[in-house]
Amino acid sequence: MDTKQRILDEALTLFSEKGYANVFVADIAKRVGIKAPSLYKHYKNKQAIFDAIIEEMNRRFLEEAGALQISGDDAVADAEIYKHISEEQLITLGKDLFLYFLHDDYTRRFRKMLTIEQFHDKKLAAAYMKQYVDDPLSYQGMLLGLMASAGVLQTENVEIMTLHFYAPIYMLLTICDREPEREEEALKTMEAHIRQFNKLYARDEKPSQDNKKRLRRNTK
Amino acid sequence: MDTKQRILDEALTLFSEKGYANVFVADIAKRVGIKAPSLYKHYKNKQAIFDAIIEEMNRRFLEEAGALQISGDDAVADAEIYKHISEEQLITLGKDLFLYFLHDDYTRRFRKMLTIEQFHDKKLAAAYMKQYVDDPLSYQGMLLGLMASAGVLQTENVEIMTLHFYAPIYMLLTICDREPEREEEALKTMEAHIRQFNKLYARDEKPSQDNKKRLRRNTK
DNA sequence: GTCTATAAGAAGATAGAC
DNA sequence: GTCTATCTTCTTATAGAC
Repeated sequence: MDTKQRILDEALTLFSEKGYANVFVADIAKRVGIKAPSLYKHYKNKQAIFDAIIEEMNRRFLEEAGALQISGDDAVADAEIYKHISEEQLITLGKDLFLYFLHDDYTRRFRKMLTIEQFHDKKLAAAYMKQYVDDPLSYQGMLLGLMASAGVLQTENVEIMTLHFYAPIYMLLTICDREPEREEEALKTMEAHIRQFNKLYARDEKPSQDNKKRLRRNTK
Repeated sequence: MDTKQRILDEALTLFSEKGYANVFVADIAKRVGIKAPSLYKHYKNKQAIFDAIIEEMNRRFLEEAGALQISGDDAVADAEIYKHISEEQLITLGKDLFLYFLHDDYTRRFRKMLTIEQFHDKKLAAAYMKQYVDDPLSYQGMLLGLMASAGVLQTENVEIMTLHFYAPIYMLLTICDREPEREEEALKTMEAHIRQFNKLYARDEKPSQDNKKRLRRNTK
């Protein structure tokens, strides 16, 4: 990796651990293996390093969203798959999302940095919201919506069902960001959560009154 | 309010908006209406102000927990109440908790400050977790557990049911902390969430297979 | 591109008058 | 307890040699 990129990488690590103001240009330089003044040959000043990190983050987030959208479109095309999704697959879906968010090195450091810096700049708060709240809700809402259409899940309100699926995952994620030693416990809770979610929303063999209503409506 | 307390108050406001490192002693002094050097007659240094805030926070949190514990004990004594709790009361319970967390001036500023500073100090992360994750889960777990015992709600796993109740509230809270203009939307979502929660967990008139099992177990 | 030396300025903290 | 003046330290950033 070239020096210019290594500066971003080390700066991101430090910013995500201590916050922008508590990281000195000399700290970044030291980790890169150069002296502070050398760093100014690569970036105009400290703020420019931060800005470059945010730019890279936005680029990566966009790429990711694009990738999700594509598999999203595939999902629509292959809606058949979702008619027969099993509880185990639903658990895998949740766990994969969770572990990706938790362990992907970039996404983890970006998230921590955004968490620390969010109140300094409205744009950073917005970026956090989009990446960890609105986009996941929208993407998973689409998946769960497909399952509902396919009759695997049943609900009168896909939005709330999606909230019930994702909010516990989000909460467990913020727990692990703060106390990584609780990860194992969190994964177990996550699995229990999804099993329960599946039980609550899966189509009953014996439909209750509400379910009957819904089934009648669906057959129109 | 005396100067010593006003310093804490103004410092908390600033720390919660900009973070410790971005607030200068002169900023705090200015808001109090004195000059920076005068401030050193009240506190040894900047860190001492921060420490005093954390101390006050811990004191208030303990008081609160004590108060909750007392009403908790009352709740156990008056478990009868929870046998006949209505959906509207459940919504009120959730909304009240949410609006208290969101609007109580101290709790809001403490939470924002903890959010910003949590990665600087493990103790702050722990304080956040206790106040906004573990304690609410434990307190609400007790309430919902009572309702389950009373037969108003039914579940095989009170812990996960509590997660399903609280995680959406927690998520909506973090949304409103970052984007206060979404509060109205969040309150509507919250109400829909609790209605759905109630539908999912309320005892059916016609129990499903699982419910029959549970009812048999309960009559032992 | 990297270094040493150093300027420039910001922020925390103290001294001492009132 | 509050002020003005000032010290000290730390940090960013630049100058200029190699």
